[in-house]
Amino acid sequence: MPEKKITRLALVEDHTLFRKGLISLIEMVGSNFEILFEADDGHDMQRKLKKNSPPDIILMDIHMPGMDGFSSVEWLRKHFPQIKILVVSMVENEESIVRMLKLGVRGYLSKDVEPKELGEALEAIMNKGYYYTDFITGKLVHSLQHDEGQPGFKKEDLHLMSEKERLFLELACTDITYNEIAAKMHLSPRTIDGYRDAVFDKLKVKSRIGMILYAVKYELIHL
Amino acid sequence: MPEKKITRLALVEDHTLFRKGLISLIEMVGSNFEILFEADDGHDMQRKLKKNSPPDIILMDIHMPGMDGFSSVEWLRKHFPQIKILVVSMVENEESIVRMLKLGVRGYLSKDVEPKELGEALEAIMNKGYYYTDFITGKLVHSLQHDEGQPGFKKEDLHLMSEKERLFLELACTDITYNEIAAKMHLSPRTIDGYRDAVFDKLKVKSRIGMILYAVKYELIHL
DNA sequence: TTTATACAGGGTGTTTTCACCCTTTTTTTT
DNA sequence: AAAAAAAAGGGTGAAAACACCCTGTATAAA
Repeated sequence: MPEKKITRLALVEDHTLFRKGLISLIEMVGSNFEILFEADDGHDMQRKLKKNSPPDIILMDIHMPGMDGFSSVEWLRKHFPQIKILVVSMVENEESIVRMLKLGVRGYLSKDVEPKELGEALEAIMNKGYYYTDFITGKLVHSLQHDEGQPGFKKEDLHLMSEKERLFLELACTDITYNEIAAKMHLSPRTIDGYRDAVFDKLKVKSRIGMILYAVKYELIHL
Repeated sequence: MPEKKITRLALVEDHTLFRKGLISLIEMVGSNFEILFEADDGHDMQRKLKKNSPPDIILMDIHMPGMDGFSSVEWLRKHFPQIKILVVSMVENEESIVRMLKLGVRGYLSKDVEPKELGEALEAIMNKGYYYTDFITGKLVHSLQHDEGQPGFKKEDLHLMSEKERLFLELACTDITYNEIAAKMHLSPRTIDGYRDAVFDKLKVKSRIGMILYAVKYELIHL
């Protein structure tokens, strides 16, 4: 095979140093890759997708200021379903992995893999269409086995929270009382009481402590 | 100047992909650098320092499993004071920066700087002995201005917490009541009450919420 | 046009948290 | 050996958190 088809890549990752490092590594592991563009977050990606022809693969981070990895993948699946997505993140909790897989990503790499594996993942995604390690498969199987009751909840629940509830949650993750939250939101303490009950219910927690721990764990709020 | 003196580097950073990317970037920005060794955390660094001649500069991450950046820098200042340390971390809170500066690091880079700045920082540290950006200086000045009372506290206070208090803190960062904590620790709720008051005092917080947020922020506990 | 759902508010009572007050015993320091 | 500090425990009362109950009004969907 004399001709070499070029795989066109894009990176969505907020940390410049890591992003540039990734690019440098990609250039090292193979010459058949071309970086179309880089983006800081989902919104930046949306802008840059318009100006360029779509890439074959997007390397996607999860935790980003602005539009995060989940929203970005969701948007991509809707508007550019042909783009294959490889998640590269240090987030390793089961919920995030499973959620990303459900959204249709083609692979999930931890930030502490060897550069070689990055190359292998990219090659596999171009040839086979996916790259799923045993680690990922294991998480998925475990999740299926422990899928108590209705499927598809956990962090998805966050999306069916209203703006007010989201704001309440943010303020609740602060060292102030509910009364002070009520004052800040220009609402009655009773209304806040209702928000609390609603969020408790949606997040399946039973105390403010539990709510905060949940929010921190799943990065619903940024400290 | 025909001869080029080689600056010998070492990296202490747990994420392989980021570490390798950094190395790749360093090789790009200048040819007068040599990577002596890489380490996953502080303990790994200690082992590898024995087997090698000491490097000129160590690039140090903060958040690492095992021995973290603070302990590593502390140890280095004691045993290898001639090694210059450049912190490369995404931790950007004032307390961490100031604490690192107090420990005597020569520079502090955020993970979202341009690769060029990494090269400039390394050059500056070799020539001038330090690389302090306006951002860092700003944080430092702000910290000095808001240094209420005695200097040298914040996370240091954690070290003067007893084992029992530490265990209490860990359990308090869980969705259980103080009474349940008392039961788990085989102590009276009153004793737990005392622990709470002591920890509140040491961490300078006034509620369980504040305590948890503090513990999460400064990674006193692991979720 | 019902039906539903999100939003805002109110009442009541229990449990938990928190801030003070205190004693006793053990360990550590001087 | 005396003094100080740490560890364990106790009591009270106020404030906050929590769990239920309830009434309206918009607005959106059937």
